[in-house]
Amino acid sequence: MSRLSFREQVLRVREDAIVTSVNRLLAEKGFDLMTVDEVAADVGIAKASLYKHFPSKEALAAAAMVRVLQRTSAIVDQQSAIAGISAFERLRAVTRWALEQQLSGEMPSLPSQNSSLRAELLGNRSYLDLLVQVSDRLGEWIVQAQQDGDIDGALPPEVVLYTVFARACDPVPGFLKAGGRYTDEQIVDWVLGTCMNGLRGR
Amino acid sequence: MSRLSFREQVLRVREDAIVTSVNRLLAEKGFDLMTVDEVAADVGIAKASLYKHFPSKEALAAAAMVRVLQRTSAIVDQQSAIAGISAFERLRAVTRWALEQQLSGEMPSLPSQNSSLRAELLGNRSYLDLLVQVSDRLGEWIVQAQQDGDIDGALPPEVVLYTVFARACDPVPGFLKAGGRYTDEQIVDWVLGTCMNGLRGR
DNA sequence: GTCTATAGCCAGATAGAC
DNA sequence: GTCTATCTGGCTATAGAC
Repeated sequence: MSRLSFREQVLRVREDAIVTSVNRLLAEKGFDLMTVDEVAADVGIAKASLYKHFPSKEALAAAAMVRVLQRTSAIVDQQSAIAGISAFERLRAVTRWALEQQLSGEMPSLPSQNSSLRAELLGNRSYLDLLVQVSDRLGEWIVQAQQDGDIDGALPPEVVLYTVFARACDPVPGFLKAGGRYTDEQIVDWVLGTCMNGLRGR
Repeated sequence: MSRLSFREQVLRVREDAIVTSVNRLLAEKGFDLMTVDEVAADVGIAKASLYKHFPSKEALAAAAMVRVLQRTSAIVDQQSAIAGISAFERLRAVTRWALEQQLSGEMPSLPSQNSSLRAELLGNRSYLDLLVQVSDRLGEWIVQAQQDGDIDGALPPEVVLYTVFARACDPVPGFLKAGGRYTDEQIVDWVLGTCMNGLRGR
């Protein structure tokens, strides 16, 4: 790890605070309804200062996605390090984490239709590398789980991967939470259960 | 059925064309990225004329949602009329229809966070009545399917209902279709299968 | 009811002093 | 790098002639 000058450390901390705000606002309101003014106000700096750190609203969103993927990658590492559990159980654990993140308002979700946003993400090396890395590692677990008979072997691994990814932006947990009748733990258990059971064959 | 004057018929046809355009654009780009100018251009009339029919962009979206619910209600009727099939099979058929609608670009999806849109929908009697009607009828099937042992009895019916509704805006079919490697029928079968299997107990 | 033209507003982005 | 003040474009909605 390289030494950073004091100035660089301050910069890091500030940008980290910005990404934290963006992350929360993206989870709360989504990309289109989030305004750069709000982000600036939330961080406590002027909008023009924000633009010294990130060149566009899209870049802010991309930074938030990169951080989420970094955290996801860390969770994947963590599950890989646990001995004596099946690939299916590892996959379940990562999916559970994603659902918990979403319920606690820390999972940003972006509209897949926005083209300027797509362009930004497709031009972001860090984002693409992390996405491929996480996808590959989850893909290995999926194939293994199919060999173990825990996931329906007739499903293309791609379908399983997307199904798991989609839990991170599933509207069901949010609706159930809004109803106020169930605990977060119940919600996670039900949604996770229906998801993972659906992947097993019959 | 009441006789309509010629003028009223022309009005109906025009408004129907408007709703058709809105429906397609909502499915394609979502509410925030859809502009009223686009809708007017797509219908082939001036924007000001559009505002003579519908008082706001939100009202346009609400009209599209009302039509979708009317069609859903018709599908529910149709399934109710079929003799000799289980409640679970009826529920599966309606869910399949929703997935097919989505894949063919005819299922509008609205952001649940937009507050002005929420207000419009909550103030729309037709929308609310249809939503309750459809929910109640699906709810009966769900309870029946649980009694039949086809759906896990430990799941609150509300969870099952939301899970089924959520398939109408699931991003997975769109991603698989964008990949271009599978037919629409395969995609529907896989997504429907993982969804319905997930609702069964173990 | 349809059009052209425009008002009014809001949000993303920037200029320029410090 | 931070600020205040401002520019700019695009979008919803409306005025007013026909």
